Amino acid sequence: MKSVSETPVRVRFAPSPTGYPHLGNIRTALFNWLFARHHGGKFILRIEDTDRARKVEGTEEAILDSLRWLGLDWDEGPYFQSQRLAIYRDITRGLLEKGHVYLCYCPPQRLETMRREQAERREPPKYDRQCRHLTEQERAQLESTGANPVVRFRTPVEGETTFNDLIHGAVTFKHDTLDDFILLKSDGYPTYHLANVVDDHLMAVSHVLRADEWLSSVPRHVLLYGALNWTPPQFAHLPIILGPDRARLSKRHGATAITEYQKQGYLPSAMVNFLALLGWSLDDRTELLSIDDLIKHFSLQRVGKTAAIFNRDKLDWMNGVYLRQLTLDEFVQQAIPFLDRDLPESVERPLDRGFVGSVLSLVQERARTLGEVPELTRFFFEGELQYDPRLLLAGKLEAPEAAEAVAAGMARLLQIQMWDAETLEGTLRPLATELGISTGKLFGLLRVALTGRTAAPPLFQTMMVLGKEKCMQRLERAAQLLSAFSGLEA
RNA sequence: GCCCCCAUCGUCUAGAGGCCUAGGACAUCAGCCUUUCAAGCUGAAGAUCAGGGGUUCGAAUCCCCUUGGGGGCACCA
Repeated sequence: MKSVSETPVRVRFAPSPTGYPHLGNIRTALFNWLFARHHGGKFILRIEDTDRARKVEGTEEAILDSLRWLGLDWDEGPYFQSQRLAIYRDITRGLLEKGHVYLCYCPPQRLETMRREQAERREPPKYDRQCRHLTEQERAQLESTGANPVVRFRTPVEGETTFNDLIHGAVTFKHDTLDDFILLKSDGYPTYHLANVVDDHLMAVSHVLRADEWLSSVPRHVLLYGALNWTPPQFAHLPIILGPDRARLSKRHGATAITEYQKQGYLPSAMVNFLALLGWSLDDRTELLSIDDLIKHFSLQRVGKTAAIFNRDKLDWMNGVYLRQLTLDEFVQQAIPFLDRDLPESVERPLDRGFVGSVLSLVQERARTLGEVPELTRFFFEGELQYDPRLLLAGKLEAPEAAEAVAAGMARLLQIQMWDAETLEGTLRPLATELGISTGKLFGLLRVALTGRTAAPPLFQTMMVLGKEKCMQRLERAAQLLSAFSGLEA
């Protein structure tokens, strides 16, 4: 399982705090983490906070929370690029001395105009290199105006750059399709290209696993590595994850922040399993894999090239599978915060753990997310039920007939000593025969009376958990509702 | 507009020239089980492997073109 390569495996997850991490971001983190763990290497966390304007408050914490939630622990970091400005500046100075970069004084307005004109002429938008050939005099002149220059890379005009991507194979870009990109902004902060290359090198990153959208900036990075006389890491560009509309994942897709899934009651284990299968597969049949399985089997060779659409239905199914695999104790543990949060306010807190356990044992195999649990179990906790009385006749019984059945049931139930599922069934099943209605109809009627709905856990177990008192109250209430019906019809 | 990437059931995917009359999973439909709902089991439907040319005795698999989709081309990452 261990890699035999000379250099130790060191990978990083390098998000920017400009938005809340979504499925795609986290899938990238997961693949990096799995790769590191599989090879016994290091997983480094680096926050790329070099854009002061776009920084969004709270996103750094969200990134850490998301990783922690899924158990993607990091071995180093988080490093913050905003704290490493001196490093980028020093390196830029060295590049300047060697003539690999130059100072550019073009004001943003000029660049904008230039790009607009290029668009009109249907030319690719590229910096026209005006400052690349400045004479000493011109430079001094511009310098004296007090303008803060940016630093641009002197991209070779001719030739091409080819690199080998671990997933895509050889990829070639001609240099004349590139322009002189900016390394250092006028505010002294580095751009992604500079900071990324410098840090990956300084942090001895061996493999860069990141989303496909970066593929086209690799030639710039390779050129930079060359200018710095550094050996580039290995690159692997992962397929991106698309929304249901085939567009890139974005805010428009609703629950995009990964923490939303946590709030909706998905388990980290299910999330990890699901995410791992978005772009990676073990074979032609395995769907369910534990974290250990994933670490054991993960390999870049089995990462696909095609963008994947995130399929919520399958996530729901998988989460249900993981929910059912929990012991009852674990399920209770996981579900309680959701009950606390979403059960009606009228339900008294704190919830009785023993009672919650009995309730949850009846819905564990019925829930696909923990978020559904409160709604699934609400009637166990509530006092008087609110429901449409017509549901009582959903079994196609006439109102008088139904009223009679409920009354007979109550009379019978009053007499029994034990209140367990077996006794209840033994009491009520014969009653159906005596009343001359099918068990289905009788049980359906009682189900509505006791739960307020037509779909609920098995009747006798439900009654047992509900307890005799509550059951009798609800039957009484149903009887009243039914008599009101009969009155109407009369 | 230019550059790059990608292309197997609705969706996630298996497939690295003959094992493919293209396999699995989710979703869908039907049956079984059954007091309802789930779960479970069984089965069905669903892909002319984007289209067209090659290469080869043989192509989903290799090459080319077309089409489609995606990404990039910022003092954003």
